[in-house]
Amino acid sequence: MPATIRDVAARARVSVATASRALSGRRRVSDENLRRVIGAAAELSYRPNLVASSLRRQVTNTIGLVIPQISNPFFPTLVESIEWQLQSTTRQLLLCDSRGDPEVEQLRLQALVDRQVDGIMISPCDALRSADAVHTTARQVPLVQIDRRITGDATDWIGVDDEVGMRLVVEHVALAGARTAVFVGSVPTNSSALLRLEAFASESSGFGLKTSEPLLGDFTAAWGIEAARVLLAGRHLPDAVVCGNDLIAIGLLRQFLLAGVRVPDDVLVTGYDDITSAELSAPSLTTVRQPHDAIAFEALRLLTERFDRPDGPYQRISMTPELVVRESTTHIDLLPPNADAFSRASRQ
Amino acid sequence: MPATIRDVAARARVSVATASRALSGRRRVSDENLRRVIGAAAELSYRPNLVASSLRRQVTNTIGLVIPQISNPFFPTLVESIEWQLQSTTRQLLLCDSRGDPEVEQLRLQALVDRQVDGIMISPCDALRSADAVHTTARQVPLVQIDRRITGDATDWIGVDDEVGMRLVVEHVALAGARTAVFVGSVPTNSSALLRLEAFASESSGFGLKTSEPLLGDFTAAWGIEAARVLLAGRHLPDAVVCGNDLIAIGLLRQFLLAGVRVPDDVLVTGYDDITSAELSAPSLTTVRQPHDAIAFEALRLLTERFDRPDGPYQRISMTPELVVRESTTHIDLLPPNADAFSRASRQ
DNA sequence: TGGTTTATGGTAACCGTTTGCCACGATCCG
DNA sequence: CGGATCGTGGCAAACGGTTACCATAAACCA
Repeated sequence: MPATIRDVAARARVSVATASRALSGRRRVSDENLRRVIGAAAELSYRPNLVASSLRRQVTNTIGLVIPQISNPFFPTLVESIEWQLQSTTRQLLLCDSRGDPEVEQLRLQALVDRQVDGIMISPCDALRSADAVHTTARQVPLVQIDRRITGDATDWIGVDDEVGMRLVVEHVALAGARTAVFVGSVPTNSSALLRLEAFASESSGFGLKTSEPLLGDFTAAWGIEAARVLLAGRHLPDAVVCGNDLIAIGLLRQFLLAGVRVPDDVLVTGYDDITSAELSAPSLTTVRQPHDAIAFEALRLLTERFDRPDGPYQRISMTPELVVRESTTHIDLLPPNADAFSRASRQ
Repeated sequence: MPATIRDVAARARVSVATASRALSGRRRVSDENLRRVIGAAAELSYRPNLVASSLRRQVTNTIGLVIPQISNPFFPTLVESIEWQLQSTTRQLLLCDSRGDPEVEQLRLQALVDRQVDGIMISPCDALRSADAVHTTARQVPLVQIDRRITGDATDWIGVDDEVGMRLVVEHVALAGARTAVFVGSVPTNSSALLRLEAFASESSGFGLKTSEPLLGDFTAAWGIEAARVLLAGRHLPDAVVCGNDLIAIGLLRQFLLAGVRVPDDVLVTGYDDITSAELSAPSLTTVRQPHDAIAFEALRLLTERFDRPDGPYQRISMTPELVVRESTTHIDLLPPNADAFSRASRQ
């Protein structure tokens, strides 16, 4: 049986109160008693029971994180940043994957509240159908939305400014000479999908790009492949294909390559998120980088602020994303020397 | 203030014991009282405080998961499976990322024990340097190693049989006509790295492949790129490059493509794990598939068994992995028709 | 009919910490 | 020197459920 604080107190010949104070440092104890308690704790390999502590202090040092799908490569890097942020505050992460299902999401939120988590970070899977659960939860525990968000403005949010991101992309392909462009994205059930779709529409008209009907599926490479087939079946390709995220773009690139369509020579392709494999695709992918570390940092800051001021005004923080230009929108002669062989090969 | 069970009991005009029994179902109560308690709980929107329950019952319904790096794409799919398994048992997942550092790992294990998790799943980051912490932890709480494991045999383990996996790979490239092969893997500080390296050595001699000194770095695409440069700088390429995981292989493919080396015509390349992007690389990657779902299922089963029999004999379960043959080891003329354009392009 | 078993309700201890409150002695101050 | 202040220690009440144990009444049995 592990030692309890009573055992420590007994061995140190002090009361449990003194032992508790000595160990937690929440009130001074005499040097003599401090020494004895520390010593006793060490001798017994005492480890405080965090569940008991949580119950009494009404603080669990636990944060819940709800994301739509951990296997979407955008999220692992985000999770990594968040987890790292948290551990520096001795908090731990309860991870929930909603599988893109608002009902699962709701259950998970409830479970987190029941567990008395100190705060919740969520990337809601559906802009509308997640709304009720998010609101209900936010009323019970500090909550910050990350990246995706529900429509309406009733909670803190941290993410990137998709409008700016899309403007960077559209401006870039316009400057690269594109006159026509098509958007391949996800059906706008979540905020990322919606905002990027809308931003593409407004920005492309702003930069004088002709667009055709966007192709909307989901945020997967499989949909990118599918979309490429649709585009290839059409009369002629647009100058640029702007994708709603990197997975779609990568699927698309893959299918274009198989079909002999040359990127960027025949068509420019862009992604969004800058997941790890964006750099590794062939050709490498021009995309918009989301600053995970900064997002994680700010998310925790927002949450912490809300601990202190539960009823303070809601904040929305949009970070400015960064355009990462790679081969999928760059003329081959701009590539570094060791790319020569590649360019020859892929140009045939 | 949320309602407590006392509030429910008062409203239902029964004792807290009866309320508790009615709600938990751990002992029968009369129909009348059951009805009243359920009603009162509903009226008050009562939700039991799980922390209090955990303290009393000495069960937290929480499982800790420690992995080396969530941004290594092998792990998210595994985490997804595990999380899904757990939620069906109303348990939740505390996720810890050791960042490949045994000292961080040790701290995380301790933190999980302090939190009184019911069990721990871990993929230890270092075969040797993780050993002490894993052993110490396993003595305190049910623990199962997943995928990677420490040397020695003192805990349950579930993973794939790397020897079989590597045999499938080596056999496959040998049958595809390779006479020489080189292994590009990770410095064998963790068990996966070690077992695959050893298995490659023994299997390739078994199948009569000539091998040269393995190239060892880490399990990243960056190392794959680096390794490709090393290989390209050498006199001539081997017939096959067998990689320790998919990330390495993808980096390697990328660099080969840039350098004009044709895969599979000039050299065969294989990966290991079958991460999502293995299918999307160009060319798509022949690799060894790990059955995440089955691993997650068995991991939970092992843990559950150990709850019941804390001192039962240790089990090691090796699942047989599956070879997934794709373009990186397949002659072009075996590709489907729509790949024609691609093959022309990439062959120059 | 008396004794035993069964069903169900309540009381209060318990899980392991933390902390409000009081006590007591030492120090300080006018 | 008496009273206020400060520093430190301990008692015991929380935190919110769960459950061992006992009580009571009904059912059952010989």
